[in-house]
Amino acid sequence: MQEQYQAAAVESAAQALWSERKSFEVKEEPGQEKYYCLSMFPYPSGKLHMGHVRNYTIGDVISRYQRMLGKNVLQPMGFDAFGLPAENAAIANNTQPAKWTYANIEYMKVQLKRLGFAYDWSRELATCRPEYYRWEQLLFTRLLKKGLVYRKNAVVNWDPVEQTVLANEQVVDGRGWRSGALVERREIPQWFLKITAYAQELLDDLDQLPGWPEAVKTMQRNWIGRSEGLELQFAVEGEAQPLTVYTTRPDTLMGVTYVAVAAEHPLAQKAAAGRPELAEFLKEASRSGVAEADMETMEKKGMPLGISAIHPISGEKVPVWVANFVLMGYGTGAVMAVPGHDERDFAFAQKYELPIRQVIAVGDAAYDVSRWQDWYADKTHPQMRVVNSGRYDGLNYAQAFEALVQHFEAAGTGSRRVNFRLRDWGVSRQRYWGCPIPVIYCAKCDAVPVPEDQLPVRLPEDVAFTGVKSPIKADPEWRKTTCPNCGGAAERETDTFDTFFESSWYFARYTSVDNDKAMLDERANYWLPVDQYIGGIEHAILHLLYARFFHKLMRDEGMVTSDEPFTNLLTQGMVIKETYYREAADGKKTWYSPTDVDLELDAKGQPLKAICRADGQPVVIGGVEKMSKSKNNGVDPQALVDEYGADTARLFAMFAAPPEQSLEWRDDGVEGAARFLKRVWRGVHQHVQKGAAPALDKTTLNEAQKALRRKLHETIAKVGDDYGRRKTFNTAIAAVMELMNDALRFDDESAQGRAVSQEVWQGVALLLNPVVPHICHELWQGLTGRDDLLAQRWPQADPSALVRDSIPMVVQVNGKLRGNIEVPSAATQDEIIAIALADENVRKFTDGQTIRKQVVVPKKLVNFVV
RNA sequence: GCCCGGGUGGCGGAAUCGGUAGACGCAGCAGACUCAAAAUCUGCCAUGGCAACCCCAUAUGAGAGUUCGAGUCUCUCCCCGGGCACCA
Repeated sequence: MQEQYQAAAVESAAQALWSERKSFEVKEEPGQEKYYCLSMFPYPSGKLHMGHVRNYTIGDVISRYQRMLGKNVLQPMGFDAFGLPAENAAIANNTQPAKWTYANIEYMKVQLKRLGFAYDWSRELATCRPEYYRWEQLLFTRLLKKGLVYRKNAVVNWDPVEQTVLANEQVVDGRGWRSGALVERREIPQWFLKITAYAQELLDDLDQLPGWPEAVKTMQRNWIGRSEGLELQFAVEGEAQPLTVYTTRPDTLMGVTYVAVAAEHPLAQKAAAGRPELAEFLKEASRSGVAEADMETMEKKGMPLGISAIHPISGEKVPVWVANFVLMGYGTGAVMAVPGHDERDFAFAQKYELPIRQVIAVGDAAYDVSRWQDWYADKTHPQMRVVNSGRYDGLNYAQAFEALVQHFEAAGTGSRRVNFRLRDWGVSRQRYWGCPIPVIYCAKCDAVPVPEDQLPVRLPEDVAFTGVKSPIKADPEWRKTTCPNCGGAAERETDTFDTFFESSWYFARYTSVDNDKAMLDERANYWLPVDQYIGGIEHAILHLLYARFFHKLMRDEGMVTSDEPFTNLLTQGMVIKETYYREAADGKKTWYSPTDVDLELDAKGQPLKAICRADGQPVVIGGVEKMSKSKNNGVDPQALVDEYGADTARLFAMFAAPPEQSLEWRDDGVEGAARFLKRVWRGVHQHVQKGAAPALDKTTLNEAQKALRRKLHETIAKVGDDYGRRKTFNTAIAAVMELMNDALRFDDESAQGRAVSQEVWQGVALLLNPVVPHICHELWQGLTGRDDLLAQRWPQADPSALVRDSIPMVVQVNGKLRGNIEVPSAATQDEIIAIALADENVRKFTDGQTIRKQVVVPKKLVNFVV
């Protein structure tokens, strides 16, 4: 063992050994408990960023810990390789998306290996390879035949200058990012996956996921957005067809004073004929409805259509309006408006002076037509009752709901209905760098799925890429084919899949990655579901919902037997860092990298001033924000690894904050992590220098030796709990630091002192192994002469080491701390009280007082109430 | 607006089931080693009172409550972060 800790040498030696022994390649072991640990795979953007380092270190710590528990651990890695950035980079660098992507994958793989993650690289996959995407093409064609895929028109952003479809992020302030032309909205046919068919199951099964953060489940529930209501018909004067509306508040039906339809609703379109001002309004409303969805709180606008609907119960005439807040895509595109008890309808009615009618009451609270009050919409209040509604008067929400549902179902003009906010998933993208949608269009046979024996439909990689038009759209030859049905001339679909498609099932493919006959095989059911999934919270809704959906699709295709893909989910926090900037006269900010800024500190270490090193002038100290290119506050992991080594980077990423919180990256914190590893190294080195330690004899230990052993075994128990149950790696590391501080202070050259030291340092190597595996490998070798740390099991806390002769307790008087005492472990309650009362400081507060109550919490404290 | 998180020293954070608030680390201060610096080691380090130790008081965003005892539970309010945002 070297005297000095040389991270680079230690790490390359350990990695070479792991690689040579294929230490992390695993296969199915039917008798052994499996553990599948998965980190979200990266997009190959060029190089790793700190978020990756954090994400993958968390996964690696969990994997290595589970392995030490004796489980058969699978930890794979791959690349989410299709996507728009490759197209942009190809244009910028005058290359091809495929070339750029493959080069990035190679570089990032080197980086991942340098960090020492225990991946089974034999299972590596990249989603842009036909061996991968052919299977999702196959699944798609099967779903098409099953009726879970359909085609309908949907709106896209159209750049009239470049004659191409733009992705949302390519539209800047309503203009094409390159042409600067005003973007138009076009309706074109696109493919949809019927995720709504699984809406109820996707909602219900969230209850089967106790290992998911509550926040993520709540977000998914809100996204799915289930509501129960009544769909009912209003007859319309002069129209043969009744108008169907959906409401979740049938109890307020008698309060309807108008109905409102979406601009795209046929009734509105029909009424606009010959009325230019109405037609103009409809155009305006449907445009802003989607394009400027992000414009905050759009003004509520509407126009009367000049026709009346008949209230289905009172027979009263109510006007039909078109309103810009009614969405064609939800419910029936028409609503019954109850301004008395819906805040939005209330505002609309006030604006257009429509009647407002009270039909529910809460106790004897006074209803005021001029001002909205929260109880107007409160359906759950215990005193809520229906009023002014004829025979429904006096009912509460649930009773009125049932009564009206029954009325309409009996009359045949309405029915109970469940609606979801969740929309079907539009998977067509008019981009090149994606998986071709396996469909052939034939003039006679319409859209025909590509037959299974003709898959995959390969995306050509060696193409001229200008960015204006997708190469497969530009090339008429690629498109040409024959119809699998009739054999006539036909054309291929040139759209590609949304890249969420690939990431929705990669977790399953890792289990069967070498199978070229099937998407998945029986190995999938050995490994799945994933025991622990780790990734960013930004994927809480879409990626995780689509992956859950795909898992159910694969289940219904007979490929997997489980219902859910991820048993436990850990969402790691952002990596953040301080920012520095200067503001120009026009308000434009220039951001300075923290590496180019020097800080002046006051006596307490508070920053006073920040100076840009280049010009010696001050810069403004900004907030601590997520690392990003735009804020220029990123730290390159590669530079960090080059300077300190992988173990230091891993240690700091795990120590600075618990995994779910944001982590502030500080260079001096990294120094601290490096310092800790050096101290561990030195401690072990000095111990090893003295030669082999004798065997431990537990029966002859003195107090100091017993105390250090107790600390070791307490730490073993705590660290195991922190890694396994709590996943608080920061506190696990802090506990080992405490143990090491004790070990360095323990100065005992006796035979048994040496034996205890040996046990402690071996323990430190085992406990730190999941976090800093390279240095631990070397320490283990130094301590034991063996290179088999990876084969070691997690140590067991020795109960005999935890036994104490006496226990420290605290004494409180009236809940305030007044003394510390040591009591024999066998002491009775009365003896403990006697010792406590004898304490000098305690007596200052009890003498001359009457003790009214004594509380004794075993092994913790005594409290006297005087 | 609605739904989730969160607010603890100069800083990151700890306190796991209601039981010693501030573990561990960073920064800072003092000392040792050194010609010197770096590195390393030792000590101090919430605020106020005391020369100092002991000790005392105060302190977990603010205010109230429950309790022998509250950072932790309940209520009201303030602030910060995130998500959804016309879903009838």
